[in-house]
Amino acid sequence: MGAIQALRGTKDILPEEVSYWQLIEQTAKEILTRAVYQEIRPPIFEQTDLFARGIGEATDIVGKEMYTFKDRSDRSITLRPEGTAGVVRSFISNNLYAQGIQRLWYTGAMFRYERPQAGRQRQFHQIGLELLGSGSPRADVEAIALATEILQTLGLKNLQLDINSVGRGEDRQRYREALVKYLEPYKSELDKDSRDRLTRNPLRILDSKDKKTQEIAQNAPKIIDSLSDESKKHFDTVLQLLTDLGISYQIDRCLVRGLDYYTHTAFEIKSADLGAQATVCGGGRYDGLVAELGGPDTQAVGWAIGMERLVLLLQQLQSSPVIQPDFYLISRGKKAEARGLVLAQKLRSAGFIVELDLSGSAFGKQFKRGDRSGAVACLVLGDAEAENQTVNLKWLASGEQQAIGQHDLLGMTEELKSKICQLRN
RNA sequence: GCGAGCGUAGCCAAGUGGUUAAGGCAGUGGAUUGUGGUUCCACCAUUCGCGGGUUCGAGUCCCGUCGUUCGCCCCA
Repeated sequence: MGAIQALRGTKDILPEEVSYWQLIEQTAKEILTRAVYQEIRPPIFEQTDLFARGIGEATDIVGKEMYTFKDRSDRSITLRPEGTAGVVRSFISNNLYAQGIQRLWYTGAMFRYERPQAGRQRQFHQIGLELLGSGSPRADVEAIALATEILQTLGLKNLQLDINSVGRGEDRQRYREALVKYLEPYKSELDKDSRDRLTRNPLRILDSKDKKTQEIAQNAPKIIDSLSDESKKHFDTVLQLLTDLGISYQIDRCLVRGLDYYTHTAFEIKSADLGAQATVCGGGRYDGLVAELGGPDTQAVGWAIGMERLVLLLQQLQSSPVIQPDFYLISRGKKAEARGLVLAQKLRSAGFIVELDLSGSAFGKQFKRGDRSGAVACLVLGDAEAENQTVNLKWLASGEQQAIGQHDLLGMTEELKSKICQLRN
């Protein structure tokens, strides 16, 4: 058959699932707005070079996961694999730095060519936050606190905040040398991927899940020892402020994130209720990125939350809210059906949720559907009602019904609302 | 990119090489041509993701392909 399937790693988010997405978006927006963050919407594709320079040529994302193609004018274009680079580019392009500290958030689709798995797709979605223009540890903590608040407000449990400091560029360089020097003699004992990383991206070896490599990494020099006093102080202050806020954390000396731009603070929030892809939120400080991309020296922090993973967790927690109408409008006969449509529209304008039965089938069938719809009451319009301008209002729970003038019904909205509200509880 | 499992209706599924592809939920129509929540009846897969092969015979075995799940890798 010729039916077209959705591409691998993409999926349709159907109405039942959309309600979770809306809940997340709404919650995040409220919380971020209270902290005076504003939404920004950069394009979904950019020059390939932006990501290559921003994320780092040596990273897996740039090396093998980007959706890159030539457009009709032979420009190299890439679908954004993450949100930060685009926001930073926009920050520079629009001279936003001239207006002081920028508190920004975004949401939307990201694209990475990876093998799909639970909580991982090729088109996936993030909500992200970027706080540009402050190097204060309070900025790090504000960002982390907001992520935590969003996740908590959504009711998530079993979360853990892992945090580490990867220092500044110079610290990292120094550490990188020390690490390579330590690992070099063990080269033959490392797993294959780690051997490859030794020259390309040695810090990531610390993350390896290979048992032997982990053993070796155990005694490797720690990044903390390569940190400058200033970096150490920054990290200690961040930890202190987290404690002041009552946010618990776990220091993870091996936490090294896969994007090159991180400096100082790096953190991840993981859930125990997901599979292998357990990180719900990841982020950190990126003091060098704005300058790297051609902007003025600007210190910044940010994070991104994975929407799909959050939806997965929310689905474990609560069933999807279903829209239940206040009124289910039943009509039969040409005149009544026409009148019913008008009445439904008027009731909706008055703030009621009204489902209109379009079937034209027998009253009995329409009532059955009305009952299943979860409506509080049915409104019945037949030939008789159409003739004398009334409507039959039947409360489904009690079965009692009364004939009301169509005009009168619209005049008693407050009364109806409070009755519906009362019957719902 | 690598390894393993899975793929029967909108959903949950039975089916283990023998010909009419169980059953349940949902849906539609009727019993009930103006009154629901129970019940009863009928309808709802010329076909088992797709393509090819083995066989007298394939949903069942083989190969390929697509999708999916779990893990590696990576990350949100």
